[in-house]
Order: sequence, then C-alpha cells, then structure tokens
Amino acid sequence: MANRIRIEDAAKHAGESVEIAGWLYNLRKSGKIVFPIVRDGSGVIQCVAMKNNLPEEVFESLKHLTQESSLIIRGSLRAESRAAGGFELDVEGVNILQRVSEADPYPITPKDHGIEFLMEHRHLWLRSQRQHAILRVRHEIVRAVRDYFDNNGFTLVDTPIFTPAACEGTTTLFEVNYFDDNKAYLSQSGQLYSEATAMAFGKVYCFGPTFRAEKSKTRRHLTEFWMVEPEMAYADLEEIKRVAEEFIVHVVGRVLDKKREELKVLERDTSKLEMVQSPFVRMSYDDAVKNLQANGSTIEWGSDFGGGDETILTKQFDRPMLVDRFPSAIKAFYMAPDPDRPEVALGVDVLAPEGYGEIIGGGQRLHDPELLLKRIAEHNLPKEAFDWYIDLRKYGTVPHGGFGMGIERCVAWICGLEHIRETIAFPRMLYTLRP
RNA sequence: UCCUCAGUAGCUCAACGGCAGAGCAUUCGGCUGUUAACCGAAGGGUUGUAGGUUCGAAUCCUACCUGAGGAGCCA
Repeated sequence: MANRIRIEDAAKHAGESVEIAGWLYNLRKSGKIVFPIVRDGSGVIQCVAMKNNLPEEVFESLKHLTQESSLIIRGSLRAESRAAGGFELDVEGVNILQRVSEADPYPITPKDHGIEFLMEHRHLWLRSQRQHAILRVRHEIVRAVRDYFDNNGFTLVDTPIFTPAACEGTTTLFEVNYFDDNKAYLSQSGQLYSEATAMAFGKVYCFGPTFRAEKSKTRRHLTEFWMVEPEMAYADLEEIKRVAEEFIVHVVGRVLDKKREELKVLERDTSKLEMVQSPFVRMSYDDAVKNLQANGSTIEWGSDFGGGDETILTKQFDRPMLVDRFPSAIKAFYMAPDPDRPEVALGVDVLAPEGYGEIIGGGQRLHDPELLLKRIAEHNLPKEAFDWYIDLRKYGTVPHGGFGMGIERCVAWICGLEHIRETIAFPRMLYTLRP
C-alpha cells in the first residue's frame, strides 16, 4: 500500500513510492509519453507516464484524461530538474474517481479569461494557482494577527453581528428583520462593544465579519469584509500608534518568513515588504495637508483625504505611514479631542505604501462622561441607544483606545493585488452576491 | 447615485455599412522530455435584449439589461 503524501511535502519523500490524491491540473502529451500535472490542494506536481512501462488501459486512460478529473495516482517520487517544482512522479498506477465529461469540460482553461467570467466561476477559480496562493497568504496573515494579540496579553472577545443601531451613524447599514416588529442591523464595527470588554479585560480584540451597505464601487471596497479590532484600557494615542506599528511589522514579517513560495507565484516584489520595519513615517494631519498641497492636491484643511491624496502621500515613502490628529469635525463622535487643540481628534490612520492607502483606522476614545453626552447630542444620536455605552464613562472611566484593520486590504497590499475582490474566497460587493 | 468604456463560438479577441473570422478549449490523427508543449483535421454562431435608420446592420441611432474602470464614502 503506497504512502499517501501531500505535494508540499514532496521533498521529504524523494526516492519513495507514494500516492497523491488530487485533480488533473493540466496534461501534456507526446506520443508514447504523457505528463499529467496534478494538484492536491497543497501544491502542483508533474507526473510522467511512459507507454512502454504501463499496462495499455492505464496509459490510454491517462492520455485521454480531462482537466480537473479527480484521481489518486501512484508512483515513485524523485528529484527532477526538468519539472517545475523540482520533483516528479513516475506513474505506476492510477485510480480515476471521476473523469470530467468532454461534453461539458472544465470552463477555466490555462489561457486568459476576463474578470466577469472568472467571478461567475469563483467557486472553480479558487483552484487556480494564483487564487490558491492569495488565500494561503490570507490564512498566514490571519494566524499572524491572532498570534500577535494572543502573545501580547489580549483576550479575544468577539462582538455581536446583530446590533440594535448604528455604531457610528455615518455609514449605511444592512437592515434585517429580528422577530416580531424589531429591526436589527449587521455590525459595521465591534468597537463600541470592545470598549466595554476592554474595561472588563484590559486588553481585548475582536475579529469577525463586518458589513457596510455603502454603494461603493472601487477596487478597495467589499460590502462584507473581515476586520480585527484591538482595544486597550489605559492606552493613549502614542501607545495605540506603537502597537499598530509593531503589529504591522509582525504580520508582514511572518508572511515573508512563511509564505515565500506563494509570494513568488504572485510575482510580489518582496524587497518592498522587507522595508516594512520600524520606525514608520509619522506625520500630523496638518503636515499631510501641507505636503499634499505642495504636491498638487486641491485639499484644504478640514477635509478628508480624497482617493488620490493617499496615493500622493504614500508614494513618497518606502514604508507605511501613520497620520494623526485629524479635524474632529470629520471624525466619529467617540473620538477624543486633543486637550491642547480641541479642533483635532486623537485619531490615527495607517497608510500602506505603494499606493495601497488606509489599512488601519483608530485612535484614543472619548472618556470624559460630560463631553460624550455633548457629542451624542451634537450628532443627533438617540441617547437611550447609548445608555450602556455611557455607563462605561460612569463606572471607572479611563483613557483608552484601539484600532481596526481590514484584513482584505492588508492581504491586497501584502500580495500586491490590483483589486480587493481576490483577497476573500467569495467576495460580496455592490451587485455581486453570487456564487 | 454620477461619469466613462465594453458586451460577437465554451473562453480571449478580430471584422467597424456589403458572404460571421482567428487562437485556445473539445473530438479525431501524429509525435518518448513536455513546460500556458507542438503539428494536421473536424464540429461549434438568433453578434446582450427590444425597437429604429438603411436596398443591406455585429457595425449607425434610442431605450433597457449585464459587466468593467473611476468619483463620492470608507477598513
């Protein structure tokens, strides 16, 4: 009985008789020799079958095999410089579980396809090497995110998806029926709840899906995306910036350490990622506006950055930048004002280099009870909906804060992708709900 | 929501007012080291939908549908 192996472990089994359970990725043939290229989810390997070394029916079945047919293939494994990947399997036998019908062949061929076609076949597109590499990098990023917080005293406390009202009031919410006559909304941030759990555990993070019903149609937006949100009691803006920076350095370093092969498949220029080291570029909003004006932007103090503005800023540096102290007027009600300059808020954004823009937004929260009530009134928010949130300022309020990082934007940046839609298995976008 | 562009064979595209085409995929044939293999042959079409202009429309016009890119908003 042959030893079943995963293709990614091929190097450990050179010289052995093994079997691989997978699918036919491609087939090249030349008369009495065929090269079935097999994938098994962990990698791709070239196999070789010689007519003279195999029973007639085995050779013929391989020769006429169709793309993505499922099979278990057996043979001896050896190093082979002529094969991509460096290893090759000399076929001794095969068990074909299903031969894909030629009447309805696998739609995604090794040639070019348009994005519309690929998105309609997203469930199959995931089998291709590029998509496979992206999602493996995503997995490593998620692991690195969890490890960072788990190893630095944070407790994972996830927050609800069904929420009774807007967290921030500005962005559009997805509304759902919630029994009887009640309405619920899908969470657009766990932050307010994390402020409560931070007061219970000191340092917490939540990590889950987030929903924004914005009619945004750009390469940077999904309607459903994953966000990790740490929140820390007794933290000021400087501490939040320090953690955000250390966190990003950790995540990028981990991907470089563990996912070199995948980055190579994606043709990512890893020298750009090697530059992601402390210290990051630090700039106040004031200086960012001056910088932008000097570089041709029409931005004026008091406005948020336009799409091109982040690109202008980040293209100037080879590492991420932290921009802080935005005008309070353009930030959420819960942002703490700078005590020395109340017109600016103690918020910080982390902008990724190479034009990728904002991947983190966060800051210090308003912890003064009276000012919070004032801000809720100014923003015309229903006070009764925030009773529990106001309680956090009545019972031992402390300076605190945190940030949120969109996983998909981080994946797009680290993988060097043009569009965020490839960073999640089944993207949900404006007008894209299937497959 | 607004602006721009595009829908032709299963896929990627050509034909731009005058006979509907190529490459890939599929099938058949050839090739014992291929690397998106190559060579030969075959099958494959209501040109997104509806209307209009014209002797004649894939091609020009109108509306709609679908998709892509961008703007605003955001992670």
